[in-house]
Amino acid sequence: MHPLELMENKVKEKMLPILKKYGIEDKIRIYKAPKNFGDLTIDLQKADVEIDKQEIEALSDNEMSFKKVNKFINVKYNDNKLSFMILESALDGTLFNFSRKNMKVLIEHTSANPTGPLHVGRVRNSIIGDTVYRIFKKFGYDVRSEYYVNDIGTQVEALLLGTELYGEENYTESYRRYYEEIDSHKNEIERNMKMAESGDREFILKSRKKLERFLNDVLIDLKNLNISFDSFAWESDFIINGDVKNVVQMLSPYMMDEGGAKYIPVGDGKIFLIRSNSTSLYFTRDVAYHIQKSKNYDISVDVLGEDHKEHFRNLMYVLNLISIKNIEPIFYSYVVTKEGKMSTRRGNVIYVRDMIQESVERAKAEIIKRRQDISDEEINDISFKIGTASVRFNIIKYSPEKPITFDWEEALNFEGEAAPFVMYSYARAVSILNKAGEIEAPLNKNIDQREAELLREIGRFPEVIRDAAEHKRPDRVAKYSFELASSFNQFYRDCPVLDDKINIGKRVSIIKAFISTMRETLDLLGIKTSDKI
RNA sequence: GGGCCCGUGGCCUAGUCUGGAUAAGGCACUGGCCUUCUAAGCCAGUGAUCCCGGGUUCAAAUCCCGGCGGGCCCGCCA
Repeated sequence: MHPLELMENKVKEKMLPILKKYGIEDKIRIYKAPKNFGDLTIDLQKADVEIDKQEIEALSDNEMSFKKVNKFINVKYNDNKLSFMILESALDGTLFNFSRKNMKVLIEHTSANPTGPLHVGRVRNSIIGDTVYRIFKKFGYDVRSEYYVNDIGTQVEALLLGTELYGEENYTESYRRYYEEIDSHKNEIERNMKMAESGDREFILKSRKKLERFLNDVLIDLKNLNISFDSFAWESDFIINGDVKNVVQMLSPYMMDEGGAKYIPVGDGKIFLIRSNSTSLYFTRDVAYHIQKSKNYDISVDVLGEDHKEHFRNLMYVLNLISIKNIEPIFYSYVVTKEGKMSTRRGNVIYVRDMIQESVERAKAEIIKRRQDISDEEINDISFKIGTASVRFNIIKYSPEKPITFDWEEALNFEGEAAPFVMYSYARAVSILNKAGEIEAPLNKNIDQREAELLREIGRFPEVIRDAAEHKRPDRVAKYSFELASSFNQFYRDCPVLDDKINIGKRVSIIKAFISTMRETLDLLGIKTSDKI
C-alpha cells in the first residue's frame, strides 16, 4: 500500500470506534485538508452530535496528531515518519507500482481520415488518447491502443479517385478539388463503393496500399510527439470478414424500410444502416467494429470529438439492443482559432508539423541565448524535446471538455504552467546529482519543513494516477507535474544540498526520489526528459 | 426550433461528479532576489458581483429550475 493511503487507513481505523459509539459512521466525510489545516480533514458538520474534544485529541500518537476545531477534526501526520516512508517507497520504486487489474482495455484514438496531415484541432484527440493509454498502463490495466482506419465510404473513394485524377503529390488538394465537384463524379464513386462493399479483395488492398502512404503523413507527426499505436483496424475488414452482414442480420428485427434503405427508429429520428443502393454506412461498420471490441476487451474507450456525441449516443443505443455496454467515451472539445473552427477552406488550419517546427525553433532560440557551453548536437536534441513536449503539454493541461481557442503566444509560452518549467526542475535536480557523485553520507533523520513538503508532493503520485485513470482526466497528471516541479523549485531555494555537510546524504536521497517521480510523471505525459536545459 | 458542452480577477485555467473552513494556480502588471547546486527559477504585491435571476439547504462556484452569451450536433457523410 502506498504511504498516504496507508496513513489514511490508519486514521479511519483509529476513528472507527468513536464514530461507531456516536453512530455517525456514514455521516462524516473525509477529505484532504485545505491548506494550513494539516493532512486530512474529518468533516463532522453533518453529524448532529457533540463529540468530546479530549476523546478525539487523545488519539494522537507519534505518527499523527488529531485536533478538533469546531466541526472539523484535522489530522496532521508526523513529518519525519511520513517523509521517510515516502522517501523509501520512491527510492525502491514501490510508490510507482500499482496492482495488476486483470482488465483488458482498448483505447481507440485519432482515427482521422488520412485526407491530409494532422491539424491542431484534431491532434488533441491523439494527445488525450495516448496520455490516457499511458496512465491506464501505469495504473495496471492490460491496455492496447488502436487506430481505426477509414478505408471505405464516400470520402475515401473521393480521396482515391481524386488523387487518380489530379495526382498524389498534393493529395489533400486533389481530394478537395474532387470533393467540390462531387456531383459530377457520383457514378464512379458509387461504382467503387459497391466494389468495396462486395468485399472485392483486390480492390480493397489496392486502396489500402495507397491510403497507407497518406496515413504515414499522420503517423510521422504523431511519432514526433512520441505517439504510436499497438494496432490498426481497417474499416473494410468488417466487410471482408462478413461482420457487417451479420450485424445487419442481427439487427434486422429492429429495422424499418424506407425505399429500400434500412433504419432503426430512435426517438423521432432514424439511424440508417443500409442505403437504398444496398451499401452499408459508417455507422453500420462502426457497430461491427464495436461488437468486435466488446468481445475482445473488458472495456473499450473511444476518444471522440464533441461532434461525435450524437453518433456515440446512437451507437450505444443500437449496441444496447444486443446487450453490449462495455464501451466508454472520452469527449473533448475542439481546438478552434479566433476565426472559428479550423477549416482548410477558411485558411485557418494550423498543422501539427508547423506547430512543432515553430515550437522547436523557439526552444532552440531560447537555449542558444542561455547556454554557450553545449554542442550543436545537444542543442538540437534539447530543443526538439522541449518543443514537442510543449505541444503536448499545452494541449493536455486543459480538461478535455474545455474548449481551447488557439493562440500562438499562449501555446508557445515557455513560462509558468508549461513543459519547460517542469523539465527545467528535472534538469536542475539531475545537475545536482551529477555534481554530488557517489557520496556516502549518513541520512540525517530530521526532516525539515520544506523537505517534508516536497516529499508529501512526491507521495501524492499514486492518488493522482488513480484519480486520473478512474475519471479519465489526463489533465490532472499535467497539473500534478507542475505542482511537483513547483514544490521542487522551493526546495531548491531553501535547501542547499552540496554545501550542507549535515544534510547532504538525506538531500541527495530526496533529489533521487524527486527525479524518479518526475520521470514517471513525465513519461505518463509522453514527455522525454533532458538532463540539461 | 430541439439536444449536448462551456461560462470562475484584464487574459487562460483548477475546483463542480461527492455542497462545508480564508475560492487555488498560471499569464500580464508592480517591486525585490544571480561572487553560493541551472534566474525557462524564487519571494512579495495589485487584482474575483465564481454569467444573471430564482429555488433547495444550517451551508451553494458546486445541487434543481428559468434566462443570457459562446461552441458543437440535428445527412441514405465520416
